[in-house]
This record gives sequence, C-alpha cells and structure tokens, in this order.
Amino acid sequence: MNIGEAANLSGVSAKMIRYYEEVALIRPPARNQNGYRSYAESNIHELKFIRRARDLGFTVEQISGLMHLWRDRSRASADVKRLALEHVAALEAKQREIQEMANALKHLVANCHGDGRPDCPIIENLADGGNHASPTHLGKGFEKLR
Amino acid sequence: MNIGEAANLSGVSAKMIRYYEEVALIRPPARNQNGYRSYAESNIHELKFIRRARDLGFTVEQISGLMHLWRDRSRASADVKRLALEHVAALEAKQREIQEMANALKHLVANCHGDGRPDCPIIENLADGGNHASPTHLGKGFEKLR
DNA sequence: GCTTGACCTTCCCATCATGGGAAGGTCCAT
DNA sequence: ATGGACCTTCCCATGATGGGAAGGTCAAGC
Repeated sequence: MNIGEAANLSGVSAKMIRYYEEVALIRPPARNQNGYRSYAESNIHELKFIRRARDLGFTVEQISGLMHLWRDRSRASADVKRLALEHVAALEAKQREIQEMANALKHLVANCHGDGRPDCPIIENLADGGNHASPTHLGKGFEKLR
Repeated sequence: MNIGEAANLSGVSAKMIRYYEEVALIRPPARNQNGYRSYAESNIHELKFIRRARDLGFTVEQISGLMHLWRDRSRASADVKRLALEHVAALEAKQREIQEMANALKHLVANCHGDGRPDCPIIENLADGGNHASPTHLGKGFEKLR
C-alpha cells in the first residue's frame, strides 16, 4: 500500500512517516517500480506503535529504544519499566513547572480588579518583582502572596 | 553599560537580549562609537519585566502585549487580566494534557513486573493498543485500566 | 608600545516534531 | 488524452534558546 493509505490506517501523517524514515526510526520500506514507498501490514503495526508512544509524550529517541525492546524477545521488562518511569518523572517535572507558573499567575489575577482603571497587580508584579515602593489599595495582606 | 552587564543585571542572556531586539520586543538601544550596544537603567528594568513574564510562561508575543499595556498609562486593568486569564487557561490545558499522559503511563507501569522476563504490559499496550489477543497473567482486572 | 584576555559585533547553524508548499512524476477513471 | 488525486524530493518555517566562528575593541599589565 502507498504512503497515503498507510497514513490513514496508522494515524501518522505521510509527512511524519517520511520523517521517521529519515531519522531512522523505521526502516526504508520497499519501493514500487514507480518509486512509491510500499507498506505492508507489519509497517502499519509499527506506525501505530509509534503513534501511541507519541501520544504518551515519548520523544523519537525514546521510541527508538522502546521499539528495540519491542523487537527483542529476550528483553527484560525491567528495562521497559525503567524507560517508562524516567518518562513519568520527566512528565511530572514538566507538570509541576507549569503548575507553578499557573499558580503564581492565578494569585496575581485574583488580586486584579479587572475594571477600567489602570491599577493592576499583574503588571506591577512584572515591573517590580513584587517590591512595590508604594503599597496599593490591596492592603497589607498582599505581602503574603509573594 | 554594555550588553554583558545588562545581561548580568537583568538575568537575560546577551544572546536573548539581541534576539528580543531582533523580534522588536525591545527597541534597538543606542550604540557607542565602537558599535557596542549601550543600555540604561530603564532598559534593565524592561529586561527584568521580560524575564519575569517569561518565567510565567508568556510567549514573546504575549509579552509584547503586556509591555504595551505596561507603558499605556490609560490601560484598563481588565485588559491585563484578560491576557493573564487566557494564559492561565492555556497553562492549565497543557497541564491536563501532560497529566493524562502521565496517568496513562503510570497505569501501565503499575502493572509491569519490572523483572528479567520479557512480558510487559507497557510494550504490549503500545503494540496492541490494549487489545491483547491473549490475556496475560495480569488477570481480568486489567481490562478496567483501559 | 605591545600582548593578552575579556569583551563586543554579525552571521550561520542546531535543536525538536511538525507542517506548508513548490516543482515535477505517476496512475486511474472518464 | 485530460484532469485530479496521488506520489517524489527539496526547501523553508515554527519558538526560544544556545553554540560557535571570524573579526573588531578595550583595558590591564609588562
């Protein structure tokens, strides 16, 4: 089957299939006499594997490792688990990072009147880093937000 | 002051200062006779603003908007708040996305023995999308994890 | 005065996964 | 044979960041 059908069946775009071939995540498929790439069922299976791994946020390099383990019938599940746990840790680190941004911003938002006047703790915090020379109408309690 | 000192004082690397100038986030500074960029205190203030906004995950484009509002003494705090709330929503969306990946992977990890044997629900899920032809030692309860 | 090292300048390249699009070839149905 | 839907390769762009080369400048110490 041609690359378009492979893309449809696997959920991986034709562009990305060519890219994965280029970075050696998959082997170059056979070519028809017209030069078109020709995919078999097993290739679709492989592409679906890649798709699911991408959906879990694995990088191409990690997927390469996972595919080697997949093909290695003498693999130790401990190796797969280690890869997965490393990725879980990375995901959770990223999540915490974003969470901290969101929390900080939500504190500022909560103290912003959001009306027609210019006074705005969000802008003031960005400008002063929270060290306001002149306290605002927010009162003494504002200090605790830092 | 030269770009190096500006970088040290603001916490923005010299590379990034030049980049922000290139993408018109900041105005090109005055130049000394030797061609060196020359920064004033006000520029440092601006760079610190940018730095804090970046730390909150705002994109350069959003920061551009924030800086216009910062300079606009007739701004409405509602406009700032709207920008901030949009960003909070984007951050939370990203966070959920990552959370879902982490949760899915953690379910799989929890069911992987992680020993020397090849049997591994992580690999199997990637390969089959959870539709295992032959149930594993994990038992009937495994289905609930999907 | 000359050397040395720490600056500064511009320019190009790389990242990572993804897509857009051009220019040109192929295949099939009408 | 014509047109449209494919396919091919190649180049470019994204966003924020850094690396590094080639070359100019400055200040301190000899």
